[in-house]
Amino acid sequence: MGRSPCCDENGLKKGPWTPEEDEKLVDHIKKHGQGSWRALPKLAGLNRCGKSCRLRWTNYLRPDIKRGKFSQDEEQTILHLHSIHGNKWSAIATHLPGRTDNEIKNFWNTHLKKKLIQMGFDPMTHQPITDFFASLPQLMALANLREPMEHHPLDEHAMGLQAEALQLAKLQYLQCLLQSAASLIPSANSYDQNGITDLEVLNLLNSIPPIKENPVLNSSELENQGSYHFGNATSQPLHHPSLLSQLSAPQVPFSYQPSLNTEMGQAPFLTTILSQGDRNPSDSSWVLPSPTLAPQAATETSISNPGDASSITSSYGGVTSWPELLFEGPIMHDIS
DNA sequence: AAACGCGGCAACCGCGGACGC
DNA sequence: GGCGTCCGCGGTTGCCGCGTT
Repeated sequence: MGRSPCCDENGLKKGPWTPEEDEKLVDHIKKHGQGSWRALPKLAGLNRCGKSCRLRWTNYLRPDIKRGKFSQDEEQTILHLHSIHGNKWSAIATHLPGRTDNEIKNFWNTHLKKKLIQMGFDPMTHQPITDFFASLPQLMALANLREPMEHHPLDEHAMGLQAEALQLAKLQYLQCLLQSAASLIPSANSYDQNGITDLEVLNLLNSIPPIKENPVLNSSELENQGSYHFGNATSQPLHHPSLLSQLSAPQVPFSYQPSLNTEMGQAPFLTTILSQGDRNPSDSSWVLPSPTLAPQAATETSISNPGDASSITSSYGGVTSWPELLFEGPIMHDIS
């Protein structure tokens, strides 16, 4: 169980690799192949530890590495596999030819994790963040400030903040409603199994006027109005004017297909996303689409060996055990 | 033009499993 | 079975470039 002391040895170079070092490493591996990383540096004439050589080769110099931005397909694949494997980057990387675990890990940490959080999903569980009610008192307290604190009249700034907070509270409530509805097996056209109807959601949506840029507000003022915690794992400060888009919307059109989390033993959850196409172009009111079972969503999934992604089998067209709603496109994106 | 902040990414660190003796 | 070594993985760090002030 002893640990390799390789990188602690004195005199070994650390830090960025030079082109000369890269060349030596590539030449050596071309001639002798991979393996025996501990012995490789001396044989290749490198003043590096074997571990550093291995990392450099596997993460950067390997000829089959695909560089450049991740495609939408790759993004979807990572999301899907992460919901199955969690942070098992090497396992995810095996499904993405040319991509290294390190690259995928970085992409996740810098892009996808944020995107999921913005959409209201917990990036670890891929479940909707549901502690909306924990933050509701703060939101409503701010939104319902009818009497000014310390008997000072509300100035323009405060009024703007109040209106903003009210809209935010409504939107979070809406999201909560939609997620609650999504946790039920849907009837054909309504969410009424939880006492929530299409009409209720629609009325709520239409009570929210389209937001224009409000010059009296800035992000620091909003952030200083108390901490809005949206989710239990990560708090997201609100940034006006992109506040609304941060609630649920990805920054780019984005369709997220949730999947079984076999390691957690959880059922798939439902995703409800509205698109700009769901707004009435004439008056910007929201037209709630009827829940539909998307072909991909009408999938019956079975797992013969929990924890093993390859044991997951799906079929289409039958009665699904886990019906899912799938609306495509961003919600309330670019409303200004 | 300089200073500053932030995001992205390459590289490092430390742990644990696999394997051989 | 115990110990040592090697390797691979995931988390973290720190540098660098770019945008903003």
